[in-house]
Amino acid sequence: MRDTKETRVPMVVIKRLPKYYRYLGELVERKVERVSSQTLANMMGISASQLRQDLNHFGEFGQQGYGYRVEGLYHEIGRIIGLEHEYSMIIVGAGNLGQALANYPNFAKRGFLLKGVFDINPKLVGLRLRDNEIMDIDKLKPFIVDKNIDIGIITVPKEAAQDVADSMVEAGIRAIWNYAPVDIKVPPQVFLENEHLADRLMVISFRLKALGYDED
Amino acid sequence: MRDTKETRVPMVVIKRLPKYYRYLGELVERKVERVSSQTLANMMGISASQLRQDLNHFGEFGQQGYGYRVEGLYHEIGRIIGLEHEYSMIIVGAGNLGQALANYPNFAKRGFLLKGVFDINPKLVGLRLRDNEIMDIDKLKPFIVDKNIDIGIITVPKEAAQDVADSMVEAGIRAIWNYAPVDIKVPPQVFLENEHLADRLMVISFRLKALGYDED
DNA sequence: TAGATTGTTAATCGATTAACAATC
DNA sequence: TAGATTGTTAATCGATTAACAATC
Repeated sequence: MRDTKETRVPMVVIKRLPKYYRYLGELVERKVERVSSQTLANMMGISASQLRQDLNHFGEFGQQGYGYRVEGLYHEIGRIIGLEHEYSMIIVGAGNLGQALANYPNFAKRGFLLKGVFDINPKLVGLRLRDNEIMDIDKLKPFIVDKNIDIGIITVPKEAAQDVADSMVEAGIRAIWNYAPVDIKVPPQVFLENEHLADRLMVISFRLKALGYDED
Repeated sequence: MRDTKETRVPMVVIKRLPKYYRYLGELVERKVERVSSQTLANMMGISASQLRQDLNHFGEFGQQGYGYRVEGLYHEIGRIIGLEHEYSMIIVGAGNLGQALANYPNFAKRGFLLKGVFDINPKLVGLRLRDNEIMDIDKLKPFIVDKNIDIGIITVPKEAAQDVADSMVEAGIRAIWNYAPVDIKVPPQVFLENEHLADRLMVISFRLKALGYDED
């Protein structure tokens, strides 16, 4: 029962965890008490087999003949994702996108706390952004070290992205979420997520003009 | 030569096309003339086999013993993605994220033209956002019909997202890019991309606390 | 020509689906 | 108890990697 094996979880499974969490959260809100793999999988547009196979990477959460207790499974998935931790974040680049992310309410709700915002532009330095004053980029490295920042979000132009990433890495950041439209390079111990917004539009473009393609 | 087969291209291949385009664009800028599958694959962190296999879905672009002409391949990939077309877009939801996307410069550069921005908040309606005046949401459907809008971006709160999507679909939109943190439902002829920002952070969370995992 | 590198077929690996005994 | 549904093993499907003949 709930043995938490978790050895070698494929990335493709990890990426589905937030989706499970989202749908279970919806059921919790609707005060649904139990759900079968079949029902939940139908809601999500996946197969019941896949759902049970996925959960199987982490332990046994259900009950034969009954299904899963919604509330219980919701919290288990949250725990597996690591949402009982709090993580500290910074944003480098206080342009439109940086400001939008700084004001995005769903991050704090999940325990991702914004601790600072940085920019190179002296006109922006000193301005307030919600709870944060925009700081000069030369304060970046000591800030990461002092405050023990976990996650760095990069929203600077692509020319500056690699330098910013390098500073973050030198200061000991643990993960980087990059919005600049280049693939930055980081050492293997730093976890990197690239968010290339224009790439998504290009997939849409391909599909809009496409003659033959597979479903997602 | 350049036969453009393109029958049943797997989604996983389509998603790699923008990355090829990005790296080839970089080589074009650096005035590199030729590149082998081996060299390009190394730059991108994939295998040469995969690169050649991917290109093979679309035709023959290289030359034995020589490799690929950078400029030519760059334009071929652009053509495959569909970047010679122009697409018209609208944004619904003029909050922080909607404004940031409206001001994002890389979209227009690739032929994705923002034609209008909508919001339900009367305080925002009438304000200018770059070249666009924010319109009332009740103008949404006729606007899509009249201007023949291809792509709708949703940046409204999650409670409103499905309604907005329904209106877009009724007006005949072809693709939806959803930033609200719910999975909206659309009929199969409408192409849907969900961008759940918090989901990415949860993957980071899992990885930060994870004991064992696979590489991406 | 000889060397390099493609396009493509075959082999391997991994992920999804099917099936079913175990059991609540 | 009988019916439902899990956890898990086996079968299938699809994607990646390896290998190599074709050829520039």
